Amino acid sequence: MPPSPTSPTRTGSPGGLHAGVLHALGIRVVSGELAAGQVLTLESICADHGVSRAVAREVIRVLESMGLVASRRRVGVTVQPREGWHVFDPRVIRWRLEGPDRAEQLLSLSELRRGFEPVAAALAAERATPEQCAQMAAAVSDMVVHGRSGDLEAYLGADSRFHATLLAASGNEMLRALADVVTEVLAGRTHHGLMPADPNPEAIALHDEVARAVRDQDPVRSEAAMRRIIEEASDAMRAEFG
Amino acid sequence: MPPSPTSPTRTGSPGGLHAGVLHALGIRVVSGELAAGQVLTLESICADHGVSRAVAREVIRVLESMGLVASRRRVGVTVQPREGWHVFDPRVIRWRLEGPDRAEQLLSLSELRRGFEPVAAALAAERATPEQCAQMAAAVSDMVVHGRSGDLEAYLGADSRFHATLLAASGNEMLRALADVVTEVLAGRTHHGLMPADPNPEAIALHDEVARAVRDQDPVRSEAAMRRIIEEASDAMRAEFG
DNA sequence: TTGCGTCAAAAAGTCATACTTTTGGCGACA
DNA sequence: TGTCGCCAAAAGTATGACTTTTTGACGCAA
Repeated sequence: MPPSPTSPTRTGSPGGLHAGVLHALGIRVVSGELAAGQVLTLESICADHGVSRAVAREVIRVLESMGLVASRRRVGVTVQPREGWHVFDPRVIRWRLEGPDRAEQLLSLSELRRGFEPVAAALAAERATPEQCAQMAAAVSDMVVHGRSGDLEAYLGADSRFHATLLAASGNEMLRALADVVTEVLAGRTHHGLMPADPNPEAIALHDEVARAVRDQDPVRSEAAMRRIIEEASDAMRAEFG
Repeated sequence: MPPSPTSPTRTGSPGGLHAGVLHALGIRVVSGELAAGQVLTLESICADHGVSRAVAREVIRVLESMGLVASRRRVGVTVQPREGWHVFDPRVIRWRLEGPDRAEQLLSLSELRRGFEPVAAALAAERATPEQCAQMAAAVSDMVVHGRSGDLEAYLGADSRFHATLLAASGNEMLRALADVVTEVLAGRTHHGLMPADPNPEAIALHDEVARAVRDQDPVRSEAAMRRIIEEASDAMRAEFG
């Protein structure tokens, strides 16, 4: 055991010391608690978290690779302004969703979604495998069932599964990688009471339309239907936050 | 000086040992030279690159944070399959563009672009500042001039500036972060001889249309014009690679 | 007073080493 | 043949010594 851990940042963190310190510092940066321009030293990080310099260095290197901080000799570790952040890094996204700009982050993601989901729908219509078509049909079916029973969590699960499958079916690995993002947006919406207790039947019908258009290999129809899904969701979110 | 550097991976790398080893290993993973499932040990990395264990560990931690490798006790460092890669990480994108899936990466990025650039154009029409409008107009002007003179590099610069400004004008930080990606796609197209020696006047006219629509705060028009820009570029690229 | 050169200290970068912890594999025993 | 336990391999962590870069301060000169 380290001499005297002072047990400062024992955030549980069952992933080793590294993961714990990384999370703690990452949160502090993206939340703005550590403002841009502020400088830390490795020594202070060691002291604050009760870890050795080696661990602190590894953490800083990872944070640096996300654009959150920059390390310079004789100066220390400087917190970077937002413009330098790698805003597509899954961890940065998650940390921001945990922090105070949760709303802003969700808005950004929604706008983004408006761009890539229709494209994914069009591509999926050209490339989806029969299995993927079946999965999407099943997801729509689940949406209908859970929408009727009023089980919002289950509905959310089915919705997420639908979009994740569609993105994977696009055959574009970058689009597929955005599945987590969409899941977050959907979850954020549900857990903020934006979902009517009785999910909009029209939304479900549109999902069904997308699934059928993909099955029929009709890119134009699937893209149009997806666009309408997004518009509807976007309007709801803007009404809440914007 | 280290005892006997064996001068193995002296790739120049004027950013410290860390940067050099990171680049070398990153390239080897994304290029497929190190196949998924293959395991390395820290010791072997130290030996291969003539660095200490501390440096090797920091590199692995960063690679791990990109999803390229995973480190487990008693096993070593395992190269991860593509599905786990953080494909939006700027370095991963750059490394892939340097490697053998350059073509595939460019195709992925083009498809993505078809999604987000029209959205950015629409948002920009609602949010662009007068300065940004002016910058876009200037970029279009440069495109005309350099297109006429046949200076492809300068044309490329102006084109990139146009799109970067537009993305920034969208007011969405995630869209803005995609500017580098667009620049890469444009550069890839130019440096692969896809550009006609005399740039398509119609393309320039469309850029002008976007700039004017943004200035007039007309989202529908700017989005439509941008969509046509992408379609044209996309067709050219598909003809070359697809 | 200003401007430039030098110097010392601060902090990261690097290395070496010792120790701890986890875990996969192998061998012994039932 | 199957299971249990031990061992060793490899990462995780800690510590300390040394190197290198950079900056801020001091002093000297114009």
